[in-house]
Amino acid sequence: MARPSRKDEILQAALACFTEHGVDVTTIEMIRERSGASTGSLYHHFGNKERIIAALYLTGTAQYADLLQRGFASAASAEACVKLLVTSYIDWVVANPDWARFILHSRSRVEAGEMGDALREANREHFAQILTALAEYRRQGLFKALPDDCFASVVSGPTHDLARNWLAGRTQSELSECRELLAQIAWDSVKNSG
Amino acid sequence: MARPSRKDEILQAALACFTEHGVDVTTIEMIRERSGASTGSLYHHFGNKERIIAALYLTGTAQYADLLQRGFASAASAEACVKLLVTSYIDWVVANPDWARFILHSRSRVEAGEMGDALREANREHFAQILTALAEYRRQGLFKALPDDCFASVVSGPTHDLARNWLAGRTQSELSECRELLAQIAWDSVKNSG
DNA sequence: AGTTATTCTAGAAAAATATTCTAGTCATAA
DNA sequence: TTATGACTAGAATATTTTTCTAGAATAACT
Repeated sequence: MARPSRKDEILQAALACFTEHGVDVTTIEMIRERSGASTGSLYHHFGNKERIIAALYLTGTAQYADLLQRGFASAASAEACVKLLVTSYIDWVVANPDWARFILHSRSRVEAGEMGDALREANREHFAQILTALAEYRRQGLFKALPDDCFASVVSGPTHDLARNWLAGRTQSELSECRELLAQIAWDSVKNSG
Repeated sequence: MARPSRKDEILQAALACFTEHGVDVTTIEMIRERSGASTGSLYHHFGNKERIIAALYLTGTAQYADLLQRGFASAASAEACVKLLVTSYIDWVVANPDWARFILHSRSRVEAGEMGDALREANREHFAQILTALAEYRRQGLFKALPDDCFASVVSGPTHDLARNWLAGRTQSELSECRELLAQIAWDSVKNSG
């Protein structure tokens, strides 16, 4: 394991600061001190605060997208695919709570900034891939007829919502203990039982 | 209709700026100019930027809580209550998209700030009231057995998720057209059909 | 009405924060 | 070895937030 580059040290320090104090409260000076870098180094690598945020965001989402991608490769039924959308999200959030918290809270900020288009494009693609993976099952009539948007929200909404609350320390339930339960509910909500 | 107070003018201007440019990009100077107030006036009323955000947030959520409260007063069955949680949320979001967008994106910020405790307390109470309203139905076994947290997320999660996407302009579906559909799915997901 | 207290407004001054700039250091390859 | 480009340092500058002092408007009281 090579010593992390200065660039990575800065990203790590930034994530730690964001987690500890919140994105808006964190100053460049705090990141600078924690990472041990100088102002010049920091701006050399990232240009401004917004781009540090964007870099972290895109790294995190790519990481999750990969995990999901790998899962899909071995999901062999409509039910397995739907449940995978729930379980892999929960697994990722539980394994990377800091990333997850940061990402959930920074999406709009990144979308509004200069990386907005890149992000939207990545999302669009990610979403399209999922729909493609499910397209054949849909054609076979295994799912209820729902608009794409609703389908996605019905499957993932409860999980996103609970994860958000769990990350904020607002829940009594342990997120990981709701894994199977939420997966089953997701499947029941969209499977065609007519 | 009395002329709005300076304080209200400032809040209005702030919300408009936040909607138009994003919370983080908006400067005090922008709010000052748009509201026509002076720096002194602004700080006299709110003390700092954080408290402007918190004031807007709390006003918005109180508004929605009221709407829901009034609805519950005339909801006469378990099904009506559950569906109400979906429909009144959608109604409010569609009627107040700027407030909704702002609130969805600022929760963590307010929670992290000095008004955090007040907000958590308000939320806790709001949540408790809903559970109380449903307690009798639960006792009668009309709902699936689920932890409180999961129940809330299963009912509201899809709606929150779709609303969030709709507000960000990411959906094809019109939120209002999914009203009945989502209400029905919410009910189906939690009703006890065993 | 006249006086006093309080709230509100103004805008300049100060403090905090973000960003730019100049001058380097360090590794690498011609 | 020296020329090049990536990287780092930290002072200087620009922007933004916040504080402060003083005066205007409003209300409460006599």
